[in-house]
Amino acid sequence: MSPRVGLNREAILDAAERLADRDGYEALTLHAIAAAVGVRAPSLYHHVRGFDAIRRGLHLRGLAARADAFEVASRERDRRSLVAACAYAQRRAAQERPGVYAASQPSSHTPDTDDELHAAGERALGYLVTAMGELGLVGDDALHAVRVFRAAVHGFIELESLGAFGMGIDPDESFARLVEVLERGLTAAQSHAESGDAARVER
Amino acid sequence: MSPRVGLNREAILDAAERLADRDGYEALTLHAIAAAVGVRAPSLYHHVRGFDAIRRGLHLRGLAARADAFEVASRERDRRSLVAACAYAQRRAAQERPGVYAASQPSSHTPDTDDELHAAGERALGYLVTAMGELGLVGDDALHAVRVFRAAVHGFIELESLGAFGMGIDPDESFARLVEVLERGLTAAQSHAESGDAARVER
DNA sequence: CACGCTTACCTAACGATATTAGTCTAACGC
DNA sequence: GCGTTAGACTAATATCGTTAGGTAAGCGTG
Repeated sequence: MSPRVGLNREAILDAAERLADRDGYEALTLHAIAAAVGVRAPSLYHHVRGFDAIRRGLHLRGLAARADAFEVASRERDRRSLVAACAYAQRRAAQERPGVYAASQPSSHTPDTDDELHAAGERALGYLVTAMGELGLVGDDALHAVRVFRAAVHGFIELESLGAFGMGIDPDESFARLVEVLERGLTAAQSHAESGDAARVER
Repeated sequence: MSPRVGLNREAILDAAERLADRDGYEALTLHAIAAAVGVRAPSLYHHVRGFDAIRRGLHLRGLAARADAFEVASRERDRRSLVAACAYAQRRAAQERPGVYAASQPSSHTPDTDDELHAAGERALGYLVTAMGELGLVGDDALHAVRVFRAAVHGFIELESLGAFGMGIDPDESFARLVEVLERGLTAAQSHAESGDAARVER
């Protein structure tokens, strides 16, 4: 069955996503991906530059998935604030596709200058900035608030998935409290907008 | 210079900490540690069970360091709330010893049943529960609040260290906002303490 | 229809990784 | 002073990612 298996970059990334979701993004390996698509590891290099390129592909897909989740959450939110809708959407996405979510975070292999990656992240960020606007936050206030949101939601997802929370009390309830803390804490946060400039360029 | 270098477990962990702080916890390697203590990699096995044991040792030290940081922060806090003092203490510890901080988080190699590890984590947790008490949170409310705190503070530290924030606005200011969001958001959080039981056992 | 070229697979091999086995020597206890 | 042994070494294995080189299928062109 050797030659002409009909492989391509998309199929490789699909398999990598499936493996990452099943066995964990950390455990992802070139050999495993190759085996999943019915080929030997070196053959993947005809379609992909290397393991880093696969990681980058998954990173891109993960960012796009988060932006998509924010987009439908912002459109279909019922009653809830945009902030709450986005928070729940991000956690749901992480639960449904843990490997893709893990890949969506930068890591030590991620270069800091990658325009495509940056753009994908920026798209997701846009929905968060809009959500902050609903709370009355604009300019730098909104950008600080987005950082607070990202830190809290990502931190929760990560600690939960690492089993750092232990058992005993309901994590869903904890997350609900986190969302309320964000809403309440961010809403009143105009106190020290000591700078009047509307918005600097970076998130 | 071969035999009798005067090696022991503590010296190995010290070197591992130094390397993790300098090059990143992810980049830590047995060979690097061995070279740092002036020995070949297999020789480390006479003092340590293996790489996992080194990771566990660093994990333990990282948890102890955080508990220590919480302890002095709680004792020396001036004006600030205990919550704010602990938050700033954790971030400072992470900035001063990034490798030790990274090791303090559980990872895929961390077994979920390790009494010593659990006890070390519990000590740090104690200070946070006390801090929540200052905000009027007890029982399950305090435990949920501790999760919110850990998620937000750890999430911020991680995103910042990964360079996920980009430049443009001051991260110190963002962290100050995060602390205020925690204080404000958690203080009013008695709304739905629908359960009256004081405290279940798990964090 | 045949020939050749490109493409996509393969095996072999390399350097790094953690780890195990086996050797050798120096230092400590009697 | 001498034997035992702890503590170092080299050699070797399995699993990583990666590169080089070989082989054959399928397509295009004469």
